[in-house]
Amino acid sequence: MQESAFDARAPAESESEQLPSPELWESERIVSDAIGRLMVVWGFKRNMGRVWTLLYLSDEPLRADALRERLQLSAGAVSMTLGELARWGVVRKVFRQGDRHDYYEAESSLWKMISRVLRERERAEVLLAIEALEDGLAALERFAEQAVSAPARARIQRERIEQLLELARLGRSMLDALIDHARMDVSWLPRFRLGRRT
Amino acid sequence: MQESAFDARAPAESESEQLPSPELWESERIVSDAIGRLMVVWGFKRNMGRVWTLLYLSDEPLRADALRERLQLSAGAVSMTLGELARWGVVRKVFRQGDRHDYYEAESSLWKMISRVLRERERAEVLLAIEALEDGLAALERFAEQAVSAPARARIQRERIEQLLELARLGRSMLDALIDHARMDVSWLPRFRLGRRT
DNA sequence: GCATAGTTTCACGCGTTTCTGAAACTTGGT
DNA sequence: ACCAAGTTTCAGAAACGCGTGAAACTATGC
Repeated sequence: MQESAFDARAPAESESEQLPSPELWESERIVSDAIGRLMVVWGFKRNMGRVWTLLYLSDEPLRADALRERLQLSAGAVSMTLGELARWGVVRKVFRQGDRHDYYEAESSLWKMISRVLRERERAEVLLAIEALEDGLAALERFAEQAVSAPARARIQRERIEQLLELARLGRSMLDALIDHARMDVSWLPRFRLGRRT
Repeated sequence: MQESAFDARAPAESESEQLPSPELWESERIVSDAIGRLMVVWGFKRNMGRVWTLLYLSDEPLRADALRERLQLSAGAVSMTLGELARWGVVRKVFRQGDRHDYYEAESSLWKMISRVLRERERAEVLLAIEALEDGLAALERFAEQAVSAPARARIQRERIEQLLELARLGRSMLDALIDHARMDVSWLPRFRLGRRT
């Protein structure tokens, strides 16, 4: 379990004094770092979380430039990060007439974001796993029925792969349910629960 | 040492020929690779997934040795991996009388495993995030009320941080519900659903 | 058409993470 | 007590992912 990922940045700074630009509010620093951390746990890059957060917390679209200085990143990093965020549909480029800068704003519907990620990434993973498990099961049948090498082993193995399949399929259902509800309805929040056996 | 006997042939294809030990069934290879992949997505190491899977698919406890040769790993890697898996409580060392080897077996209740990971890792992350968000909110109040620098920015920011907090708290509830149900009841599987607004 | 400002792309380097190989350690047998 | 077989630990090597900096590209204004 790679615990790492931490790096809980203490307010105390060594001489490398990365003073985070006067325009970055304390609250923004705290929140963007927290979300950055969380993003890492979720398999994204830290800077994606930090950039998105600043945009989300801003009352107006920001220029790449502003992000660069507030987060102390290189222009390249900002550009690539924005690109990735845009590909995930969680950040949008907006134009302003009479201004040749590119501005960016965050998708402000959290549920839209989440359902998108679940749909495009988590779901794909689960589908892949299901497929692989089915393949494994097929390979087992093929192998077991001709060479009766180890019946107990084959039997247990079939059982267990089927368990895994069941779990994976449940995962798929859960994701589908979440995606579905997230899309149409944001107010089910406090009503979350699981079916209880009757 | 004791591999021979089996793979008498082996026309030797590419020299990088990672032949995966005759004792590793095709089905085992497929499934353990798939689970290994999934584990990576979940933030664990690939080999943890592969090792756990072999144990889970086995009808009897295995020795570190057997894992080493089936997965083509060094003894050190196997040992460390088993250690980590044991710390997560998903693999157990078992002893057999009159046999001085260490044997290992997988926790066979998938839900026990999952609820444990959710409880110890995911939940901790969410709690941390909630805490950070609350700190951010506090920092914002502190800052905003004395220096009335940018009222709109402060207002929006407060709103958005509160949104994030709401989401994080929902996440916590969902995790708690999952953990709770997973612990006491394995048969709610097909009954999963979300509350629908009435 | 050229100069200027802003943005994107990309090869490289750096810091991490993961694995290996070998040495140290344990345990049971003789 | 010593040996043999197995296991764990650890320093270093390889692999990997990420961000930088500079060059290429684009668009605007003169």
